[in-house]
Amino acid sequence: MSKGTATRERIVDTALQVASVDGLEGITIGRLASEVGLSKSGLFAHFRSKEELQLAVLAAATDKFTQVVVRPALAAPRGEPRVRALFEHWLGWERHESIPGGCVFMQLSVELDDHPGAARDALVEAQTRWLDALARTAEMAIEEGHFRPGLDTRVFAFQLFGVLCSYYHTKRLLRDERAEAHARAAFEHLVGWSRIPT
Amino acid sequence: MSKGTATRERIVDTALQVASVDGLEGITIGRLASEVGLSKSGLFAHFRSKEELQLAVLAAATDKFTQVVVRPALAAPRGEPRVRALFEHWLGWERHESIPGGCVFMQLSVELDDHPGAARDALVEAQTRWLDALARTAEMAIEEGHFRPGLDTRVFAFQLFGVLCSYYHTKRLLRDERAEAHARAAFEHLVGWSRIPT
DNA sequence: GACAAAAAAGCACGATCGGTCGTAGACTTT
DNA sequence: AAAGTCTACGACCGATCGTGCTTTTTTGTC
Repeated sequence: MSKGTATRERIVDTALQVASVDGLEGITIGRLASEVGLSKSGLFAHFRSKEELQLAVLAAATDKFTQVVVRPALAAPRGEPRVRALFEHWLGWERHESIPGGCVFMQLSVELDDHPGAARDALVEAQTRWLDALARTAEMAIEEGHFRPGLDTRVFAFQLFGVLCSYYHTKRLLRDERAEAHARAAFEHLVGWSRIPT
Repeated sequence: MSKGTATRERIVDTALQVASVDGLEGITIGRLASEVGLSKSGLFAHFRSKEELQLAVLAAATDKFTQVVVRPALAAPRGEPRVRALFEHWLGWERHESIPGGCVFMQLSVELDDHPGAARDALVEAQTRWLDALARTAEMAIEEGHFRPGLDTRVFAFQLFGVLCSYYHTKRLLRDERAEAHARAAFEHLVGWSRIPT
């Protein structure tokens, strides 16, 4: 890897940390330059515009999410175990060292929902994929005979996503120590309600 | 009402609209002045600092929330009907004209969760009160014999809050037309699961 | 209509914003 | 050794940020 590529990676990693706390608008060239230890112009030379920097951050975020959440979960057996693995690995993602401000997609979703542009488009695609992955995993659980056939997997994904969102706010804003316990309880209710009735 | 008070109200209302789209940091004195039709200094004279403006916006938001969601819901009978009323009025709040960017508390929660200060403190109090209100309403539903006695009302509030969050993201970011249908389905599941088993 | 008080404007400040220069040292390639 | 490419630098641009201080305009009361 060339030196330039390494520097660019350092910049993007730092920018991702900043974005998880302050959002994409919180990334300013001057601030980032001083944190990375470069001059403004030296840093800026790695990107043709601020928007390109923001897109690089988003790409890095989706990469990291795949690596921290999705790929490890695929190691779990199809069906309910994999649903659980996605949930557990997402909890780990929320406190991952690379994003001190918590799930960067939550931050960016709120920030970009009313701001059309390439960044928003990329985020929408990433989030759509995540919801789709949740629904598809639930479908597999039906195929495996873990979940009941009548289950609406889109609603299931909606509900599970809601548990994650609620956890995010309860923990990060309210600093409620019961957040994780509540999230696990809500998850168990959701899974229990989705199972084959015995 | 004096003219100064009226102007101040106009400023805060406009600032609330801006905040629902761009957050508290999106409120800049210059921008707000041109939107309201004042000079920067003329507008600034109504507040001793930007932080005071932000606190005024937060106070206006909680007032409006009480007026649009909480008070109307109190007209519904205690128990499950009031739970439904809170949910329905919250959906109306999400598309209320005074907040074109959607529920301003979602925006501010994400923005302020890592930024200590008076604004964060005020927001935490408002959100805590909201969660408490949801839990208390569920308790009443138990007392009324609508919900089962063993129900953990804190988890109930956590789950209902999750439905609201999921709806917010699904509708605002993903622009998914099924958002409301999914939210209603998830709500019905939650209520059905909370009822006395028949 | 005079006059004090309130409201708004005018002007200026230091800082920072995203972005564009020209340039210079460090490596590669020839 | 010469030529060319990377990488980063400092200086600078116009615009905007939040916030003072002073002056003008508007408002309400006698």
